[in-house]
Amino acid sequence: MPTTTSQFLNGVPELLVLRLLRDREMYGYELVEAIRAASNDKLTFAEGVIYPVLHALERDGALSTRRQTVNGRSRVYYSVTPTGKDRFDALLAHWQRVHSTIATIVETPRHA
Amino acid sequence: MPTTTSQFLNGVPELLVLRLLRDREMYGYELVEAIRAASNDKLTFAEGVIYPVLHALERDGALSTRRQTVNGRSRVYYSVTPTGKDRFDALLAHWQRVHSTIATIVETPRHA
DNA sequence: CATCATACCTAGAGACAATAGGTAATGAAT
DNA sequence: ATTCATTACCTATTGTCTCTAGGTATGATG
Repeated sequence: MPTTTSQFLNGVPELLVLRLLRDREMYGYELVEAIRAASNDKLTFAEGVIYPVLHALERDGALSTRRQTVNGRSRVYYSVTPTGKDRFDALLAHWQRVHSTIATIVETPRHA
Repeated sequence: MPTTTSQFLNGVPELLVLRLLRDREMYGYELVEAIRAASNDKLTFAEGVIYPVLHALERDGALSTRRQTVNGRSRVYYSVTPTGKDRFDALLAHWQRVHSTIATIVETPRHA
């Protein structure tokens, strides 16, 4: 039985994919560049990371697809379904809870 | 060649271990309880997670050990070395950079 | 005397991400 | 013409961690 998101982190590629696609549909290759750009090159997820995430999210009904050929090159556009929106909200809430817990521990001086 | 910390997260058990030991030396079993307590039961890392982390950090020179027997039970006390302090600083900085990058992306509305 | 709490430990599985490929078309450069 | 870079898709394998599930042993409690 899968644990979904280990105990806390991981699922960051998924979080970013859902976040960016929430604003507008994109195709995989575009997303890879978009994440790099949105993070000012601080985060780079190669295609080998992003494509499997897209496929998994589509399989789970979080994303829907639309195929289009542009300049002889075929693109697969992904957009977020209602299920996907819920999934994003849950992921984000989880991420924020975990982060604040860790931040508190790290910043709190211990007794004695 | 090992990547140390994937690209961003993971290494949270390590981060917390170093953080708590920075304040005072502790033995493994104690640490497990301390993390649970410090997080108000929101985070639990079982012994099977913590012990391997301790061993790896010791192997890397980030922790030093001291053995002591109390009430017939033998304890291994860990404390942070200068190397360990550096490692914690680096881990924390990395964690914070990544988090702020992700937070920015998540919170930033995209153009059109 | 059995059970629980303390205290140590490791092996194996499972979940990701990361690397390293591979296909194919277009367009620019030589 | 042909090579190379870019666009655009894809998957299989590896690697790194976390997690579960055990196992040992002592001391305290009922």
